[in-house]
Amino acid sequence: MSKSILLMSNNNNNNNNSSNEDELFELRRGPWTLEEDNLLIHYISTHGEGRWNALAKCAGLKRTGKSCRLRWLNYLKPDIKRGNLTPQEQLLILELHSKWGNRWSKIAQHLPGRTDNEIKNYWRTRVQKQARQLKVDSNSKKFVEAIKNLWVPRLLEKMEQCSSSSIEKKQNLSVLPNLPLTNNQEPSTKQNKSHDTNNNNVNNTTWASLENLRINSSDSMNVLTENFNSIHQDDECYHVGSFIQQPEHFTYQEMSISECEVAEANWFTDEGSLWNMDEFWQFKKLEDVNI
DNA sequence: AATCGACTCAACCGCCGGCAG
DNA sequence: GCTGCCGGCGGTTGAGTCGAT
Repeated sequence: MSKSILLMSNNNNNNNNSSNEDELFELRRGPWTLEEDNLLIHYISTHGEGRWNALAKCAGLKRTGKSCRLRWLNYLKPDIKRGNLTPQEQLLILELHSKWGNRWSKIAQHLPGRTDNEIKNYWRTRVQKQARQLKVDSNSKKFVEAIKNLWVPRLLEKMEQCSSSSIEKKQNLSVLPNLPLTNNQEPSTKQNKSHDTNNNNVNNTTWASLENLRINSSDSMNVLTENFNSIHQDDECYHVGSFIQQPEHFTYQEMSISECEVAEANWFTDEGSLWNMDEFWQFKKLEDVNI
């Protein structure tokens, strides 16, 4: 099924009688075969990666260097992680994308084993799909805020569910978590955060105060779980809090998701939306009021 | 069983910056 | 400074898959 193309050498000398094999070279395109994969793996295992054009020739692959590089980095490299993105990884992608935009390779550096291609595909197929369904531009502020206030809490909750399966459900989960301070924050600001459930000034909301935190691949998950707010549950609702960074201090914002909403929404399954339309429009209304 | 549309993701393309000659 | 090559990046495509009808 894979196709190939014939490329003419740039040296198009009609008087040259040397064999056409020297003038024409076949360059394969399309899906890689097992044999090609083996060639590439074997060559890299003995010679290392890099110098991709030379590598392609020396390995006997009728592929461009670019193609070899892509195949190796996105598929064959031993530490590539397979399978669905975990809630933690999704959360990290949302967070990092809010900071860096479509800098996929940069984002991928913070997700060990995940490739920029995979993250890019995730964004296009999952995140942008949500925006399309909501008829909102995925780059719009509205959508970004919707992600922060609807999607992220759900991922957080999923993470909590996964990590605390052995913990009693009703346990209060770090209502006011330790918030690592950045260099330019006064210790007292940590205590200034008020538990203001009515503060919906999302314009000031940051991604759970992560903006000033250094994140590296080894501790980014911890940073997220430590700083991304809090989740606790009373009889009726899940309360999802987040810290709001204002010029001088942090305040604390909390929104509630009713248990039935959580139960009803299949927000973490691949087949469903991550939030339902009602929630989005409620959120949108709330936002409009506060603008 | 056949068809169709939606979705996924591997692979390609074009552009850009760095670097050597 | 100019040119060509190469590697890296982000955007896009399209074959394959899956579920609904």
